[in-house]
Amino acid sequence: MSKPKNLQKSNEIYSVVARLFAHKGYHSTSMREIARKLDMNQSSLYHYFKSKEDILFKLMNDAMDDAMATLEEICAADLSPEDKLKKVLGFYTRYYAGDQERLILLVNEKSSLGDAYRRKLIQKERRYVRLFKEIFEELAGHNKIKGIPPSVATFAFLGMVHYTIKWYNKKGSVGLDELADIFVEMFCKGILK
Amino acid sequence: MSKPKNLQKSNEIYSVVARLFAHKGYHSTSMREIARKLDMNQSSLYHYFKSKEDILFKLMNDAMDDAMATLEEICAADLSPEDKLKKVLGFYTRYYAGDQERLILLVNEKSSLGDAYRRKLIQKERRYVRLFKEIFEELAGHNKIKGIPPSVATFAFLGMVHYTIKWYNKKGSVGLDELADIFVEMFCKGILK
DNA sequence: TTATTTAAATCGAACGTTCGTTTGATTAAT
DNA sequence: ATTAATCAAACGAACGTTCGATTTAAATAA
Repeated sequence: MSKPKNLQKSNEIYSVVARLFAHKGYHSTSMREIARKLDMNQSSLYHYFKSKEDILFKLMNDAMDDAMATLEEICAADLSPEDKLKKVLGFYTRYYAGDQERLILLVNEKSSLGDAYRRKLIQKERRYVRLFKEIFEELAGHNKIKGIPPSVATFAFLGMVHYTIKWYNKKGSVGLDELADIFVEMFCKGILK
Repeated sequence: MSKPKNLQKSNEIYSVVARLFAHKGYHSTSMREIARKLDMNQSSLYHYFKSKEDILFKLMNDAMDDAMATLEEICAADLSPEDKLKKVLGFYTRYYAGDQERLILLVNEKSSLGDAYRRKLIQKERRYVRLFKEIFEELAGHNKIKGIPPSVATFAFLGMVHYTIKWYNKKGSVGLDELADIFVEMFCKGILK
């Protein structure tokens, strides 16, 4: 574990582990199984990563950073609060429902992390929530929202979206864009005046 | 593990284990810790339960049965589909947000169960979903619903409610009945014509 | 180009710990 | 006398991780 140069292998490990963690869960996936799936000795894995927990953290952290980048971009744009809301909701839905194998970890495995790691993610998550909340508060300021506390609206939406991991299937009768449209429409009608 | 007669102790174990599983997660709670919390030898636990997994299953199974009883009662009543929907949504919200320590297991630990146990729960869950879906389909039949697939509406609501486990606090600024009202109102406005 | 050095990559084997569970016996209650 | 309840001790398996050594590849010097 000095400094791995083989980025290709490193990424391969990432993606194989993500799939295993997503399908079997973190605790039910052993380092031995990971190594077997990658055709390498289990001790070799430690050339690329500090620990099993470290892999999980990096996977989750990257997924959050990726989402955050787009969300902040949308919020920084010069748009009406309604348009911002619709763009943010639509993106977030497509992001979660469209990349389930990575994002299922954020939904299922937060409690698998030790305190130190988990705290970092929770902090990042708060920035998500604040970002959503600010949009709802802006709408409330313009008197365009029903009497719903912004944080309740935020968490209601996050719940709707995160749960897609458990049931939604891209290849089913409802396409990804269609789902995003439904969620955006349903939610806006539900909270806007 | 013949047949425990001490029901009081049995129930005490149930509730202590539920709290531990809820707060620390199934895999991170050892039988040793459970025994310590109950002031008994860890081997004595097996006088009351077949296995650790068996405890988790029973806790989850009971929670589902309790909800199902009320849901079916509401659905059997002679009500308009709109009233049924509102009653069901309201009850389900209060149930989840009101008894978090028990229900958090249903949200977090489904993947901790082995295949045999998990299949039983999934089967039961399907009855939940069918029940919700039937209400939405009845509404669609009366042409009272927007062009939203009943299953999407169902899962959207389940997501909203299940997620309350992660953020809602009964003792916060939003009361339990208030939350249920908000969810019912928000959701009905979102999907009804 | 070759030879030599340096560091990355892989490996088999084992360590130390924790886990859920079992065994076999003893005590308490009916 | 029978059965429920509790206990201390240990079993066997699985786990994440470390160790020491070897092989492979890249960088540098001859």
